Amino acid sequence: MKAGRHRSFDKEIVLDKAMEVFWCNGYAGTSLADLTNAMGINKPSLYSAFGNKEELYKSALERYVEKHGIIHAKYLLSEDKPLRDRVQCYLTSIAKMVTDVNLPGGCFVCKSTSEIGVTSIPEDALQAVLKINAVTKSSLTDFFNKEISSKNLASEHSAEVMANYIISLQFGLAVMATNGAPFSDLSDIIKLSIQQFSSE
Amino acid sequence: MKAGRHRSFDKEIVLDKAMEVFWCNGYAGTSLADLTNAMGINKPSLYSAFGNKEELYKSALERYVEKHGIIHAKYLLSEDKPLRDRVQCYLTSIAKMVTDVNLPGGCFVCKSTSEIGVTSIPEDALQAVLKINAVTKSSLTDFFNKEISSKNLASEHSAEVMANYIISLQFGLAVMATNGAPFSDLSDIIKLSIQQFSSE
DNA sequence: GACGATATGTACCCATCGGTACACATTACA
DNA sequence: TGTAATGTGTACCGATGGGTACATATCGTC
Repeated sequence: MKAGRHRSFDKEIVLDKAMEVFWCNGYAGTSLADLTNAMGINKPSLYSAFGNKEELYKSALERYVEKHGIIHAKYLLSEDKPLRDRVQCYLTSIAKMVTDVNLPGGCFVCKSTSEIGVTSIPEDALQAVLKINAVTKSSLTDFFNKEISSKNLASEHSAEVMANYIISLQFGLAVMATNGAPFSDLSDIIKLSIQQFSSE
Repeated sequence: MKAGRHRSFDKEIVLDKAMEVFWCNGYAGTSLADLTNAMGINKPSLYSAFGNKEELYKSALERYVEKHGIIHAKYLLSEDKPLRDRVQCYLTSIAKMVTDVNLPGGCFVCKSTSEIGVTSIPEDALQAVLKINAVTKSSLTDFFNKEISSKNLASEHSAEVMANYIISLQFGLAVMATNGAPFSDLSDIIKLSIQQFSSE
């Protein structure tokens, strides 16, 4: 145990609160008062635990990817199903998340991406968002390359194009959810979207 | 001519400047100083001409729809082409706009939609965004209903679902552009997206 | 040219912004 | 039981937020 007074809050729990606030309000729309209120701590505690607003934002983004981003990938990898079904399950999982009434609604990464170009946002925070999207794209590209190798996908379109297509679908679903579209709407959109994928 | 001193600026020109600033930075990320700098006028002039920040934002949204939103619809209506080609031209026109280097990048309405739920944004501004998206949806729904009646589109999916699909594609393309995707990427995505539409 | 009407520019209002100094509380360890 | 180390709470900092009062400048009209 370290010397000195112990932290009176759980760092992960209050980080989750900060994540929700940034998810709701974006970087520019979130004040330190919003954060400290939601997190239940004072500013000096916030600064000693998380650095500053920008560092906290980046930590919140990381936490979001871990908690609400990575979890969908498993649906792509269930090997007993045809590719189309797997993609449908993957997108449906995302659709459920972005319309979950227990969450802020929409996708934190998508909202953050929409804030790219906002001059008041620090450069490092923008780079963090770009990085997340780049990782998503390369992961999906790798995935589709493997599917092409396994003859699960006709290679008339490159894996990279397929990856871009899926990412833009994810963004589209997220913005639709932010606009108030219910899960059933997103589900219908997904059914239309996946017809490119041969059914077996 | 009205009595009193004349306005020393063109209201439409400075509104275009304001539109670009809001388009870049969003509502929360835009300050009055950003606006007056870009518009080249002082705050009292801004307030007397446009009301306040919120009213100016709503005016900028309207101007955007007129100037960069409505223009794409004509591609859907060129009667000498099959539906799939028309949809492709429609989406391609949007893709060109959201990647146009002479514009702020992405789509103002999409970015505004991403700001729905941000607590610092006035209610009226949110309603204006919701309204724009609702109008887009009903226009596209009407369009697809007519196409179904004209036997240009198999009615296995309802016109409303098709409209939602197109809107989510638009949003997806816009966010991809904001993330830095070039026009060629968007063009590839569009080619994949329109395969639902029978080619004649 | 005097007058009412409108626009402009400066200078200011209070609230909030992100961030911090500092006194105080709590801990592990000697 | 000191003491060094760490966390907490209050109270504050300068800068900036949206918005406006007011004096001045410019107009059409009589």
